[in-house]
Amino acid sequence: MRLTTRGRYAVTAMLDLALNIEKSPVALSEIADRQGISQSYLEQLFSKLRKRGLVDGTRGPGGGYKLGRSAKLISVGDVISAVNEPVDATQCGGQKNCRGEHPCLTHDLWQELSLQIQTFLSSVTLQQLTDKESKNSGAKAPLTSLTPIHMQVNSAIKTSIF
Amino acid sequence: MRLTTRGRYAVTAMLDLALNIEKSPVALSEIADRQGISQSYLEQLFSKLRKRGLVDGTRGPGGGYKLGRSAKLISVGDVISAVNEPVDATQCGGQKNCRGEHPCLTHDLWQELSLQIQTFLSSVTLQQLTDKESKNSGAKAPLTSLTPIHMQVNSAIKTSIF
DNA sequence: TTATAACCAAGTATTTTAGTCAAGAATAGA
DNA sequence: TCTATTCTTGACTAAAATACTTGGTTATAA
Repeated sequence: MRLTTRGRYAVTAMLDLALNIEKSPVALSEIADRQGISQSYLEQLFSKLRKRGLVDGTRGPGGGYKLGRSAKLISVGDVISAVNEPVDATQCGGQKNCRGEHPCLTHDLWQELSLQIQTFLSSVTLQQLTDKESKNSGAKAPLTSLTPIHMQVNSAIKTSIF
Repeated sequence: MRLTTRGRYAVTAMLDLALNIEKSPVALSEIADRQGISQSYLEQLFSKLRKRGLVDGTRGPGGGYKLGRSAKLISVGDVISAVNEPVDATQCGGQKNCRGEHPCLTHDLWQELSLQIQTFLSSVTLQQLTDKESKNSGAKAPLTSLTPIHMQVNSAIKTSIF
């Protein structure tokens, strides 16, 4: 699981799509304009998103992109992993040249952590993010207002997993 | 919050340090050897880790690095953010050129998500990872055996936050 | 038929990553 | 004191990923 500005672009664009669901399909030029991302770069990202079935494109005038399935069923993890090449993680493939004591062990630990991050990102959907927005749009409360709850639950994870 | 192989190197090296706590300080050459990372590259990473107080270095023969504080008090988030440059995230700094409808909104949503990831990574300590190892070292159970529990808790987050 | 917009492929500039090289400073042990 | 060891620092380079450009082609609504 890699996490760079590339993934941010993809998630941002998908959120833009989810927020403009009523006027779908949405043209890439609009997204590029709104989010300040190069259109051709977006095209490349959307090519990968399309191959994963995360978006559907319709050509011609009035065409554009819409979500491939309900925002409820698209996770942030889906989007991020769609635009990133898979990474191999360990340099020793299986468990070949591990003569030392803790070499491959640390790799396993990293892999475990990586899996946890992946699981976490797969548990957050686009719908949840946009819902949170509409909840706060009336009130002036910051988006981060729910964070304390999150931290509570997170510490629950902490004690129950380890 | 960025997550690349650079962060993996740093976390891996810190785990190596935590696992070899009994023979500390540990020389960089050993870590480089065990983990298959260039020593000079590790030197650069450890320079940043040292500036954050995550490691202490002692020179001379028999010298090396040891954890700057208890493994209980060092989170994966600490390590990863130490070796990465902070990223600005939005292209419109404050909220200047946001004339469209949902432009900065998506940025806020991303920032919120980013915060959640950060919080998650800050809730996992080196100690927890190494503890998990020693628990499983006797039995042949894979490290991922606890994942289902994690997923359960994660879905608990899902329903309670959103 | 024409304008629109998805699709596609190749190439380029920039940035980041990963690594090398070379030197210096502290220190344990001979 | 001398020496080997190891951290510490800086500059420089190669490779990879990222972000973007250019120039097309296809499909389709009007």
